[in-house]
Amino acid sequence: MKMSSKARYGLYVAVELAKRYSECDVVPVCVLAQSTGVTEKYLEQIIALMKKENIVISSRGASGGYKLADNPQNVTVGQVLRAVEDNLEIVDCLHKNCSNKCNCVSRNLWAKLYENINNYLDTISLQQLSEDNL
Amino acid sequence: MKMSSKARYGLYVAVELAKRYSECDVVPVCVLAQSTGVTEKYLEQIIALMKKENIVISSRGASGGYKLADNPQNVTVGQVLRAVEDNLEIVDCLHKNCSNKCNCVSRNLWAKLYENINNYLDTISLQQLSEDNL
DNA sequence: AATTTTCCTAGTAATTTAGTGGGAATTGCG
DNA sequence: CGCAATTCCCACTAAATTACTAGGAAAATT
Repeated sequence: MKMSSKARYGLYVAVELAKRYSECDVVPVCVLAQSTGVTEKYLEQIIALMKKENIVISSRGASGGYKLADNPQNVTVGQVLRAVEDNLEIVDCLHKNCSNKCNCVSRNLWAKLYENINNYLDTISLQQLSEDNL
Repeated sequence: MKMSSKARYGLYVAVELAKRYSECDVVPVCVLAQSTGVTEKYLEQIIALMKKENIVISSRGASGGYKLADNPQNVTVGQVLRAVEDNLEIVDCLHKNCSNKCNCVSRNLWAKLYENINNYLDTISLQQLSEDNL
């Protein structure tokens, strides 16, 4: 049960954007690539996932780039991870159709665990994380 | 971040063994295979992982089989999952050497998340789970 | 017009997971 | 004793997933 690289990198980027939120201008992906050590192309894809969930906004063209859509205090780690980790969900049967959905004792466990994880992740804002204040 | 099939099957088996704990005799893998729907060969491997962690005991030879090493009340779901899910650990850098171990803001987060997950899983005994009493 | 950037989509290499298979060692039972 | 049932051990493979790489169109600034 590993976090994907998308999750790790995504969080990295989110923290970076959180730190730069007070700056007015958007941050181009090449800068983010440099500070995170991930290739631009891969980061583009990861950031696209965050954009789809309205966590970041973008502006195109020369001197374009990305920016958090909201104050770092208002964005949770959970939001970021759910956006980039396609399936943060612990087991398939939680969202897909599971053959023995009803009589599987484990199902309940996985559901609660999932809830537990998300509850925790949603208590932490990017602000807190970037200040290493957990 | 998915649970592996080993985790799912392992928990299945553990619950099955929990239900049969009051029976005096050990349960052969062929029976477990039937009630879980997993092949004997694969289950053998999974159960071996639990045995290594002293969660189950075995007796070999004809009319041999497996049995929980302790009362289902005393075995937690966390113990089982940590045994079969080779790496329940959320990210590699928690147990392997991580190049930037010290200045990675995320590391702390992963560690706490991991702690959180385990704390939760350790509150649930096989007894509870088998009675669907979460 | 040239340059810089996001955006979109397809492909591929590497890694991991999930499972198969063979057979040796052990033990109970007739 | 000999046979059958079982755990135990190890090697291999197929399938799926992940982690990228790559090319280029679209948009906006300068």
